[in-house]
Amino acid sequence: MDFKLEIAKKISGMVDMELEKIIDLIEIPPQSNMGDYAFPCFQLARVMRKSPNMIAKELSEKIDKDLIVDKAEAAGGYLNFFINKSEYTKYIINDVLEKGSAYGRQIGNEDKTVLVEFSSPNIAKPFHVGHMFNTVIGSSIEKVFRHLGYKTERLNHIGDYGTQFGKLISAYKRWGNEEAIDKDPINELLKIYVKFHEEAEKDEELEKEGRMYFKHLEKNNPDSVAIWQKFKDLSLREFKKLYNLLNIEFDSYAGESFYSDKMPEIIDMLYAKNLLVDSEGAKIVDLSEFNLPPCLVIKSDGATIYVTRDLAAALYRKRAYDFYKNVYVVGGTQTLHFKQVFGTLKLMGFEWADDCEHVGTALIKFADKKLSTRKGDVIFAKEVIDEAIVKTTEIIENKNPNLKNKELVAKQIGIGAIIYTFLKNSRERDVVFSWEESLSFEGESGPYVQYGYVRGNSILNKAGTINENADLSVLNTEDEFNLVKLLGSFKDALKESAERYEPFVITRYVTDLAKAYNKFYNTHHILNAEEKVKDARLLLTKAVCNVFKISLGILGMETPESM
RNA sequence: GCACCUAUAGCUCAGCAGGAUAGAGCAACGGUUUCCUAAACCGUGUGCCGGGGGUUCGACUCCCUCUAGGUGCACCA
Repeated sequence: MDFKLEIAKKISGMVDMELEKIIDLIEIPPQSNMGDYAFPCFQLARVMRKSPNMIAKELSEKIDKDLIVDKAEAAGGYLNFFINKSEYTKYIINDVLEKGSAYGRQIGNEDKTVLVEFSSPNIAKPFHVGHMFNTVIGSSIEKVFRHLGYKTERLNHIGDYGTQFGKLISAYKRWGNEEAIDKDPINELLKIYVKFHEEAEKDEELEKEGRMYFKHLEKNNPDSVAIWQKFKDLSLREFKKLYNLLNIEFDSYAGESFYSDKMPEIIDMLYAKNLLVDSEGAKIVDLSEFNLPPCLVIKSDGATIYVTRDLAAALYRKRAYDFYKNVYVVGGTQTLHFKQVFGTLKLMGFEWADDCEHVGTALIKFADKKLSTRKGDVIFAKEVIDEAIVKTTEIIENKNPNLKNKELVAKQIGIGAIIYTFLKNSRERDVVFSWEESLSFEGESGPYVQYGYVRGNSILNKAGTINENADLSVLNTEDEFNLVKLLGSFKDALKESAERYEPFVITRYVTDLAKAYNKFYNTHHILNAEEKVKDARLLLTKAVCNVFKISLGILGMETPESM
């Protein structure tokens, strides 16, 4: 039973307005003492030629008390509904417990596939905090859609193609040290890559050599391909260590090189549709009808460019997955690039271009130069994770030295703290990285939310078996009802998070849940309450823990058993 | 030069398909532990919502303009 819908039906029986429209208008009052749902009458005022206050007043008199609504009051043009708390409480808690881990799932999405491209690091380059930010956001977006019941595919569009790899092969042949590379592949490869650039300034031959090796690569020269493949394997091995720490998996690592042999077809199609225009020796697609600058598809030397690969990749994905949505979680600096790619696809006649979505992520910046220059001018993801775990371990030693599984819990909390910081605010707002902020353990933070779960979990464990048939009507305090309302609004949070591709909606939601549960916990006894109340509060706690687990899971955070 | 984004409390940020007194956390100060983990809870204060116009019964929210900051603008990805 959907209480909002039932209320909308009541209203629609009294006024001349579409049910859909009414549902749309119904809102939740800013203060709980004003009611649980509110219907603004301002729009009706025009057609009914009466003041909103009058309309609200008249409507309120026609609403009778029943199982849904306790009473309806008019207040300043709003018709405020106070729902039947006891019925609502029963309905929500039972719903959460019945659905279990599937609570919040939408039906009807089973056959729709949502592709989410995220992370996409370049091989042989360090994985820094910026990559981690994008990875954590992309992963959470995918989990939101998965929880809503969509089929999803996690795509890691690895950067493994381009002249840079010719240069790297050249550098490897000159200065590559097997042992060092095996020990610390990415840093060692980066080192010889940097050396290549230094040497190239003195010796022009090097640049030529680099381009030559890239040509070899393109022509599938076995020697060059083998070296490139080695770089790729080593890099992926390192990346996967991080993904493991973050509990993130991918369904595909098909990167740029994978699409290189799929470019000729897209180029042929562009020619066939007369979309390619000569401009300064290059081939471009005119996008003036979308008010966009032209899109360069083929360079003046005849070579392709990353736009070409993205076009080929999009078509490939449509054929391979027949996606419902094709989501690119990529830095916001590439907004124009994606507009051009989607615009070009549209001109090619692919209507599904409208199903492609660029979801921009913010830049991670550094305010404190000292910190950013630690190891060059980046901070590695691994450093941040290690630092967080160390800090958590210290706190555990300090607060709970007898804790079991300290190492595991330190990892769950430390990594959770970082993820929380990354998913706390809107994804497009630039982040000035600070250790203090990332490793925040107080107030609205990862550990705060996990602590809320741990408290509930601990109580459930102590209770042992709980009475599944407890009478929930004894839950009649305000603190309890606030929790119930939050449980009920989980679906709204999920929906909004998906519509906006914004994990922070879930972060805020679960933080509110933690606040409400902590307050409830502090104010009322659970195990020490009288039998009937205890049973009901245990069921409430169980439902809350279930939603904690689902929400934190969507964010990519773990739920420690204790902390 | 053109395009897009951002501007809300001392700091970091929510709120913006227009609506009821603009909200959190941090920081500051004060309080809570014979009681299920105090990584918790409670209380106190703060705002020309960047400036100026306009639309509207009503604007932090929509439109125009100015200012400040950021990003992008063809042969890197």
